[in-house]
Amino acid sequence: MTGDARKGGRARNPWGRGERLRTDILEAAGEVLGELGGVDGLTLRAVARHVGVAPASIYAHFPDKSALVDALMEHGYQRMVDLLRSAAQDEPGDARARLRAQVHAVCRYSIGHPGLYRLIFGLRLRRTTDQDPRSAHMLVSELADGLSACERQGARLRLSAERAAIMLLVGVHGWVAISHARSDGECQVLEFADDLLMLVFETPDRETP
Amino acid sequence: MTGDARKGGRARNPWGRGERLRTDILEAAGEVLGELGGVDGLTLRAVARHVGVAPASIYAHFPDKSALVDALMEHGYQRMVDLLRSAAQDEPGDARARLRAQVHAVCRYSIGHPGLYRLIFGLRLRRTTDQDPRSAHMLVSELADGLSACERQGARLRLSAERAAIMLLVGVHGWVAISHARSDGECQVLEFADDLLMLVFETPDRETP
DNA sequence: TGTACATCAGTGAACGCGCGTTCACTGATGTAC
DNA sequence: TGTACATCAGTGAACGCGCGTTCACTGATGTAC
Repeated sequence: MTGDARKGGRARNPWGRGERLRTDILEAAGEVLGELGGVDGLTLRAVARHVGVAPASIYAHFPDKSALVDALMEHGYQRMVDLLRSAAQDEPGDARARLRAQVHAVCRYSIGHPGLYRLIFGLRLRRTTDQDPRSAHMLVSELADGLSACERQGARLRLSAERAAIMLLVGVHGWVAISHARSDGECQVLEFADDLLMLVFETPDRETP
Repeated sequence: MTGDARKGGRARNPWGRGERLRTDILEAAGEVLGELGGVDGLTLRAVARHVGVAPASIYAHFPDKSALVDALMEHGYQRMVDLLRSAAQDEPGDARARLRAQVHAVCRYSIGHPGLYRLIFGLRLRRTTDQDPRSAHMLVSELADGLSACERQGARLRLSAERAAIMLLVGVHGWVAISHARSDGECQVLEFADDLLMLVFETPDRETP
């Protein structure tokens, strides 16, 4: 069923309203991307099928495939920025509540628009379960052991060992995810990791000031 | 030059040593993946070109493409777990130094083996600069503003506003990156975000205990 | 030692497929006179 | 009002390409007798 043409095709836009198809294509591309691993799997033909239009019709609105992907990316970023701004306006008084609303907006965006989110953050989907030996779970428990050892040596954590382990792994991963896309950023990963380590503990490490 | 066959091809393995090609293929696949956006762009023909072998030769060692990708993923995870364990052994006494060595090992892995890292963490490469309107920079400054506002209202941060903003964005992104791959995890994103918010401040928010 | 045969590592050409893209077109709706 | 023409939204068939995969094969190295 996935990626099928919509039932009954679609009505042609009225005279002078041809631009509507552009929006339809962008939305369809976002949806198709949501059911897909990543952009590399996105095809113009699948998008056209989803809209209910001939593949050639896309070329009236986008010069080629990469232009469509570019437009989609800009669309995704703009929506996210808009979301952040409107989240800030919902909580005019309390700065901390405002910040929390913004962070939650990012979360909700990632859930509600998986295709766009993954596109702008360069993410590829791969389904796993915790039983899958190819899941991050084994890495989490590896780090959680290390954190528990710290606790036994007297260090105090601000979260449970398991949650702190997830925080470390996930934070570093997020950093790498973003810095991989930049030419200069890779050397800062270790600094970021140290910041993150500092955060999960109550007090800074004496030996790594 | 990228993805070209190696100069002069490659010598055939001696009798009884055919298994060597399997390793060569896995290594080549990892390297090809490092120069690529993601697995969807990986082709058996590119891997074969990189090894210096005919595409058909791959089928003596892997039944099909997905089996090669599976093997590559298992290879990647195993190397990462090994790395975590050996990092732990380097620092037998101090638990906190041991933990730090492990976290740094993850960082170094991501830098040294970008292809495998991105494969196992479901990451896709997209090059950007900070000037690119399609970069995460605008999101960072959006959040940094919110954090500065908190400081002006008397809240104390454990990092600078900008570093804290990156931490928030990147941490949430990391969590989403991992939970997107799981069927159940998405609802926990908000909890994780609250944990992260708590961490960047000196004291917990009174209104969100 | 020679020789017939088995086993091995790897090849080259071909297949069918879905892709991005092009191009001449169709039929409906508006506009000039 | 009628009619010729321009403009519009969108189509269908075709192209060349690189892909995953198959299959009969080649030539070197080992082994049985």
